[in-house]
Amino acid sequence: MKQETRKDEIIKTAAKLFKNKGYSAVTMRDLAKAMGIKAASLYNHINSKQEILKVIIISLAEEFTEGMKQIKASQGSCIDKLKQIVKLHVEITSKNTFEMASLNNDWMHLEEKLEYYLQLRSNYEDEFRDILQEGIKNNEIVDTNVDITLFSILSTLRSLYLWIPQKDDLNPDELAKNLSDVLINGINK
Amino acid sequence: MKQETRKDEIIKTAAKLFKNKGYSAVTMRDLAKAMGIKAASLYNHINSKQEILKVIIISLAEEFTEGMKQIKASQGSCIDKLKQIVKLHVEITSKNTFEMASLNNDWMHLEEKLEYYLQLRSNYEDEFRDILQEGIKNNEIVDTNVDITLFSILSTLRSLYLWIPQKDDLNPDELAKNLSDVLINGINK
DNA sequence: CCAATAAACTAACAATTGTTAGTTTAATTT
DNA sequence: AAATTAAACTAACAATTGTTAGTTTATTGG
Repeated sequence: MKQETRKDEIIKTAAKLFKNKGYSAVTMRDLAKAMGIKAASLYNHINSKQEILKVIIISLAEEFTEGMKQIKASQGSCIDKLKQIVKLHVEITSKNTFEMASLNNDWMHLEEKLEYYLQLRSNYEDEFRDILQEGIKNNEIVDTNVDITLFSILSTLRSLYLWIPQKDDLNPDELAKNLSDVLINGINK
Repeated sequence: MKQETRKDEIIKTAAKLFKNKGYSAVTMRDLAKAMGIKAASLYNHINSKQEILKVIIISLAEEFTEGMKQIKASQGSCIDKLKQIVKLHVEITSKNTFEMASLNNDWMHLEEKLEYYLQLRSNYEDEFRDILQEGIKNNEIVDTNVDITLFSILSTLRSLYLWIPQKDDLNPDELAKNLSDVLINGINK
């Protein structure tokens, strides 16, 4: 476990502020105040405001990409892979609630890395859709509109960052299990 | 049908810009350029940037509140009420995709009206939860964690604004039906 | 103890922000 | 034709923005 640098602290603090007000509404002076230093001092550690956003978003996006790659390579049924995806989201989100807010809401303010980010996201969605589609082919998953299903599940998973911090008593494994239940089996009795 | 004033046009255009970049990142000069006029001219029609956001968000929030009131007063099973809620979201979102983005992402920049908005939202969630809870009591709905269920359904409904504009061929009634299906019955075969 | 490094500081910059004041132009009403 | 109104304009403001330059202070390794 690498020890945390000052730069890491700044990025973590920035993510916290970004979650509350969004990237654009947070000034370098806000960030400096939250760190207990002056704005100019931030630049001993980071190159620009942009860079902070880039680090937050891209590292998370790559973590999801890597997770999906593992799941795709795994054996097991499609329903099983789906459960793994839910678990992936719950785990990453539990450890990065603030950062997930930026991933969801501030990605459009990426500049040079915007295209790369969109590529990662698009690929992720494609692989997710493939899993659902194979599930339908295998008669594991009911044959409704795939895009609606994908949209619905992804919406829930992407909103986890809003919900997890409210329940700090929460066991990630249990949440993943309950969530998979609701998403896969619905609520009908 | 009241005819559209210049103020309405400005607000509609603002909502469009807010959806793409968020409230804070859109300047009055951006908005003016999109309207084909100079920034100062906007102030012949509106009082402040704040006011634009307030109009967009509060009117929508009140529309949801009114819709929920109707549903609550209606007869029928809880599953039926749930379907009505889905329909309510699909209908409002179809007609207000840009505005829904602000409702979801820019509410924290409300100032005087922030508290009022939070009150409306909190009441809405409470009434939604009540319906789910009664469904469980009546054996209509499976007895899992109510909060997870509420969170999951609401996440999907709140994300509709991202999804609906992509599918402009879309029939709102059909989407509502398909979506109810996925949310209520899940995807398991 | 000295040198080097890390990390803070003050002061300032050029650009951009929301907004106001006062004026001009075009359309509508009297 | 004159008067009123709606809606644009130019010019400017005070505050805030991200960032740079140059300097001081504290900590660490030789």
